[in-house]
Amino acid sequence: MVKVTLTRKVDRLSFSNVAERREQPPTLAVSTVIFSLRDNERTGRKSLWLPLVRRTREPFRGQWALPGGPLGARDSLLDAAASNLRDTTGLIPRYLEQLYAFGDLDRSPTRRVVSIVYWALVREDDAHDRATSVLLDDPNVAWFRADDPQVLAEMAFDHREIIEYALWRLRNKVEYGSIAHRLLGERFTLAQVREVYEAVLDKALDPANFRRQLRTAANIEETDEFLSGGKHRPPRLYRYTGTPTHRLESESIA
Amino acid sequence: MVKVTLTRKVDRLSFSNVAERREQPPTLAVSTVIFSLRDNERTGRKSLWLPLVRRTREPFRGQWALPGGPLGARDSLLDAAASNLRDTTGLIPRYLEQLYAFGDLDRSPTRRVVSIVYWALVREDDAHDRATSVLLDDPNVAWFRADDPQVLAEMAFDHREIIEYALWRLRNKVEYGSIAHRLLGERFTLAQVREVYEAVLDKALDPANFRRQLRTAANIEETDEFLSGGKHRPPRLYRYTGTPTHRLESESIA
DNA sequence: TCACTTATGGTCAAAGTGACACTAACTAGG
DNA sequence: CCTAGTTAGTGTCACTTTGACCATAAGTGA
Repeated sequence: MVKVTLTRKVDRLSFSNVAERREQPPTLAVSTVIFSLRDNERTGRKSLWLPLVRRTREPFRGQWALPGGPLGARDSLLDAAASNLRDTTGLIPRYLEQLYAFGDLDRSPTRRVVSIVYWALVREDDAHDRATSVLLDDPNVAWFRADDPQVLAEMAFDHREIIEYALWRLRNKVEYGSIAHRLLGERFTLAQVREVYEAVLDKALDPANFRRQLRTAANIEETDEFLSGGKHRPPRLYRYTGTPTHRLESESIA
Repeated sequence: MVKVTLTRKVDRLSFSNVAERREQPPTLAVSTVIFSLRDNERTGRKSLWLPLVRRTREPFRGQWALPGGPLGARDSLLDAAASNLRDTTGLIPRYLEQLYAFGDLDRSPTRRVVSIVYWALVREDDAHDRATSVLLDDPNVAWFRADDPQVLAEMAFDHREIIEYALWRLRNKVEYGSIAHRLLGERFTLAQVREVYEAVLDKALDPANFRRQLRTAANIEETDEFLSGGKHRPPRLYRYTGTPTHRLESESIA
């Protein structure tokens, strides 16, 4: 049982004290953690990046936050996440899954907000193509390394914990799952899949052994095509053929 | 892009049509799927049971539903789930984890409700001891087999899907996790742990092999005590020593 | 004491895993 | 055209894990 005894002055809705505003019904918001893959010149390996938006209003004005907004009365949770994402970042992810609902009393200093957080995976080229125009124009949207301690330390609200939880979930999921192809294109090389795993698990994997495992376990089939253009033997392209493990675990966008 | 144009006054008790009520802000509710272990005379094996409450009001009056209720402005999500559970079923679970937020537009025929659903595991003896008095007095609370198609088919709202999703999550979690000891007491025999796995996975497991795996992998240590009273060699009692994998994945009740 | 039941400890073959050597096929630069 | 460099892809080997199953231990009740 939570007993809060605060005596502060007025927030933006002008309640006379915290106890009073706490009687208001909680507000529902939807936010999204979006991951994409990018080169990391520091480690040489690819790593996970995510877009953040700068807050233009109090509280936390000027600080970085997850893209999100209130839940429209006519939107399903998924629709709300998707449309908000499109509006704020220009991104249209092909994969959007519910992460968690955060509802602690003190998440926001001004109001009681319950945030239903989704997480998304976008392909590297999508992130570039579609989001570039938005990004160039808008200094309030930017991409950051998902594990950048500097950025995490300065997040608005409890968004730091949210991101860390999303990373934890991602790591747990990639081990038994089919995350990779959602960060890649329709066709991909096994080396690209390996790069995804390496980025998420943050460690190098043996190419030969990794290939063996993928061929037995994962829902991947080879195509007749090869990727040329490298300075070396052209790798074969593969295609994903799997089915989602559970409906709710892989909602797709129309 | 969602353009909501509100030009109405607010009266939540009398909407003239569906489109109109959809403009109201969504209501937040919290429900819980509670699992416990019980003997199943049909299969001889133990199986999962869960308590349901009969609805006393429309919609779905008379049908069975998950215990739940609106989110109080002063309760965290977890508190709301726990206290509602106590009030409606008399149960105080030692384990409560968030399952999913269900927010489709047509979940309830009357209002737009977003339900944040938790799932709980209670020990067999707790379920008996604490809930017995409530159960005996109240014909509107009863336990059912978690996979009883009869009951599932007649659930109120979308609670059937919720239960099936909870079962799916449970099965996925038990494989790599420490679910068993939460359904059992402080000390337990390896056979009891095996019964939990058998109930969740719904298949028989080799006792010898199961023992070998538990001893290497799981966070279980043996005690000096044995359980006597059976018609056979008394099994050694064990104790759980593990730590939760992630805070949000195993919230404990105060 | 014996028959019965579950506990608990082995064995063995099959399958899976990690380390690593080796060959294949392309590009770049002479 | 030839060679060095790079990644693709195959094969091997020791070791670990897993599933099936047998054997013994230690209680109970008759």
